[in-house]
Amino acid sequence: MAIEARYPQILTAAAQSFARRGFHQASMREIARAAGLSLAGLYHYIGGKDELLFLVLDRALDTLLAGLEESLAVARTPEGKLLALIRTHLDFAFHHPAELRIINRDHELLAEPRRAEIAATRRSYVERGLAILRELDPHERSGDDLLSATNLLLGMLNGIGRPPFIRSSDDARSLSGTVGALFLYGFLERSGVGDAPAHVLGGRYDE
Amino acid sequence: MAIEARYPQILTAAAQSFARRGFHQASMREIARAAGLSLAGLYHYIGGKDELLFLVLDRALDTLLAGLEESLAVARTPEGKLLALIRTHLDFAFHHPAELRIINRDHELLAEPRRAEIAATRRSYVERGLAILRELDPHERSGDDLLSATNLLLGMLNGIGRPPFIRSSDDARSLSGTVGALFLYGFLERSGVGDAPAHVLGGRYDE
DNA sequence: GCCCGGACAGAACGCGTGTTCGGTGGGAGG
DNA sequence: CCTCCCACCGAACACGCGTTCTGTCCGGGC
Repeated sequence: MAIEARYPQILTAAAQSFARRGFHQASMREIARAAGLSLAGLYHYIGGKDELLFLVLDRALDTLLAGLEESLAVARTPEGKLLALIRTHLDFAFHHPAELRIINRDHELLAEPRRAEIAATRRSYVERGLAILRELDPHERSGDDLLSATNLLLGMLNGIGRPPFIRSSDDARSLSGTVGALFLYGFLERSGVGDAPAHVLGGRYDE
Repeated sequence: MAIEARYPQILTAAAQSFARRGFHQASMREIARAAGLSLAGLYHYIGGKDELLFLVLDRALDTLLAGLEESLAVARTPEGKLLALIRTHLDFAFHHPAELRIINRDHELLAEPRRAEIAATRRSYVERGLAILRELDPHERSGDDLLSATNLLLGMLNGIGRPPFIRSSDDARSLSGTVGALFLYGFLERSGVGDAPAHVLGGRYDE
């Protein structure tokens, strides 16, 4: 085994365990076994369970952000950028389901200095989405409204970006179109709550 | 203390602990203390930690579903029903944030017979949403597509239905309008991926 | 040939956990 | 006044956990 070549398999094994059993229920012994090491051998490479979670999250977010930058680099229109984000996210959901699960569920289990660092990286991902929506926005929405919209979009992606909705790369691609169309129409067309047509959105829903 | 009156405070204490620390990290001792009982005293009322999680989930889902039925009962149009679902969900998110968190994060930690029961209840909630969307759908979408759309909608709601997005009942109300408008426009207007206007959603995003 | 450091492994430690067991007090029924 | 039962508690048990200590092996520099 080449030097340092253990890290990828350790992080992969950890990601699988964390995703399947949850961070606190996953055991170091199980991760060590899956990585082909003894328990003490695992501790030769990492400082502790907390650091292991950090490394998994850090690598996953790096991959996600790198993928986004790459997609964004070739996108020319604001609409293209939005679709690039959606595709990147759904692609990541398909190729790294365990990592996405950990990002969404376990990121706040980290102890404090590391938690803040991951939160910052995570935030930069949201900011990227927010910037795209700002470019796209025909209504000059406030920053708060745009942040809400960004979380609406990311919520959609996380709501659908997991089994059994994505079973293939093609699913990810076609779902990207569906999500992009659905979100974009709503985002571009609506002019605000109060201005929505009454038959669609009266203040009361018992009409 | 009146007979049986301990249950509400036990379930509330458990919900708070589960939500804040996660199911496995929350301890029976902490829950007992928060409920004003000793550890053994807590076990006088419930059979174990697993049952406690089940009771919390069961009560929360009952509340959520009951609220939905109540809102749906006075809604007359399909659009009104959709908005009723959105409002109910966001209202629940505001009034019972701990319970919603547990529903979304910890429902799969249950052991098997109970897990299936909760999953069924949960599914009936999704089915409710799916039925509403079917009524609303102008495109005769397939069941799979409608299920995807339902999860898109619920994903949005869960993406935004948590701090810091909902800080008041009014926030929940106005966000309902925003979400309703955004989703409805997208859902009603788009006719399908392939049919979307090219300037919005070309098959490629590098145009 | 020697040794030295890095890559591991076996076994143990201490701790927190869910759960249980044997009690105890006090109010209701006779 | 006695008894029974129900709500409840203190203390303990067994277990799994993260972590660490003490090695052992082995390939490469001198």
